[in-house]
Amino acid sequence: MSQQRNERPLKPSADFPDLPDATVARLPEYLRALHELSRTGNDVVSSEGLANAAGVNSAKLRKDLSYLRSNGTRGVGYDVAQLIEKIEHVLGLNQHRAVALVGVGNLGHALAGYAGFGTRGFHIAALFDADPSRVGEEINGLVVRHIDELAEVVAEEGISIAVIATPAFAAQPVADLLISCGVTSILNFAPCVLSVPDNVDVRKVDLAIELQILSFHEHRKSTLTALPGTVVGS
Amino acid sequence: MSQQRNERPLKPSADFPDLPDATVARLPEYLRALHELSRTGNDVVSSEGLANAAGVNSAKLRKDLSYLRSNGTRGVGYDVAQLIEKIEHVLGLNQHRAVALVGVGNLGHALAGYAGFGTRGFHIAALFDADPSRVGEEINGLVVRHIDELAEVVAEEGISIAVIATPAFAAQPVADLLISCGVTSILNFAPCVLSVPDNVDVRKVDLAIELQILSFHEHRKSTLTALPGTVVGS
DNA sequence: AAGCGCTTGTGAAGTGGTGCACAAATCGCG
DNA sequence: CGCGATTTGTGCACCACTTCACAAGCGCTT
Repeated sequence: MSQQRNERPLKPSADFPDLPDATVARLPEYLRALHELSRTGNDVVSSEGLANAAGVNSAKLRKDLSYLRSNGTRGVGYDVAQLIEKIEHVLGLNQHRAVALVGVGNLGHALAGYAGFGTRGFHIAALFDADPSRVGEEINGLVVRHIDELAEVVAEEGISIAVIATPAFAAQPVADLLISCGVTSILNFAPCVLSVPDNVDVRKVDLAIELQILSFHEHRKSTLTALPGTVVGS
Repeated sequence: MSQQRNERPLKPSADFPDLPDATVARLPEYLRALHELSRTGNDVVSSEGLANAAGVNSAKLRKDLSYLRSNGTRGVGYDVAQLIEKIEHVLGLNQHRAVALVGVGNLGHALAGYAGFGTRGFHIAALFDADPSRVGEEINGLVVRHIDELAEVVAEEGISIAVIATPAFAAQPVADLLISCGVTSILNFAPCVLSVPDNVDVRKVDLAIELQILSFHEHRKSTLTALPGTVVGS
């Protein structure tokens, strides 16, 4: 997953069996696939069918679902609506979660305008920037506020998840500020490592890194396919 | 990783020892950290120092570098410039790779304007969209072209990596088109699974999924911390 | 009511990655 | 020139996740 690890020495509870990280990372993909199946009129789906739609192996899917005390029917499959309900519950998506977005530059602008959030359990509740020239701008019905107002707004809106879309140099101070305001989950788009307390979860998305990983495979493919083809020189 | 897997039953070569996927995924982070160290005047760095800068364990770092036939000096550390050189070589970043971007909506717009690519081994070489009303628009010195011109441009510019930033419904046909034009690596921002031949690598970035994973941990934290605190009722 | 075909749920084996812990190597200094 | 401080490179044990393979369970049909 992408990528920064967190220790979780917490005990499982009845509601939240101790899911493997790898499983948690796949549940959202299952959820997306299920919504699509539901939209196209499927009431029931087999592990094979859902696995294909989600791009994974069916045994893996079944094992993942088994952690949720899954209730598929042998010989039949899984009830789509029921499974959606269950995964949304486990992911905590029942309440639409309010998210703060810090940094309304190029990328932040796009994220603020991204329609996909609302349909998938989130809404951007507030936009912040440190640059006074950007404060006051309205994006998608939301006004950009100065970062000094962050504490106030976060408390007001009950925000616990934030997205950092600032330049790298600003990311750590912004993270510190967010955490001091009670934010405990951060999605970081800035190309840098954040250091945070143990109780805060960070996920990182770095576009250049994704491309560089592809570049590796690309490079690899081109040198390898070149080799067996032609025998050069002595 | 995020996340779509590819089989690679290819043989290692002298130049490209068979790196574990996990290692490949970390090399770019090391590279970023190294550049920062270099910028701040460090000529040499210990595994401990670099590991901190990259947010990983030092043993893991050393093992990763050992796959590159690393040449650190015991008692001293690694030569920063030399290590940068080596990682860039392994990742195939020596030649600036040309990347095509398809879908100039909200997100595509932001990606096209993202300055970080150039400094990290890539340049966006062409923009495409299917919507005629967007064709001709100039973004960051590049003109948006109609997707019908894709084959031509890809051949011309020698493009092998593409970014898909279209709506979900368009992603699969666009991927098919790209692949038919010879593209062999795709970074997919559309929330859907792409099916591609074995020789094509796909990486997926889904913003909503990242948030949903955070939501899980958030949900988990809130229910767990609630439990031990107060003893309720009988 | 019994048999058949299908699909789930899961034990168990296999795979890949992590991190410890230490020997080997290098440098600087007396 | 030898010794101690330092840091790399790696064998090994461990852990998490994946995959296989199959028994158990369900519904349909006869």
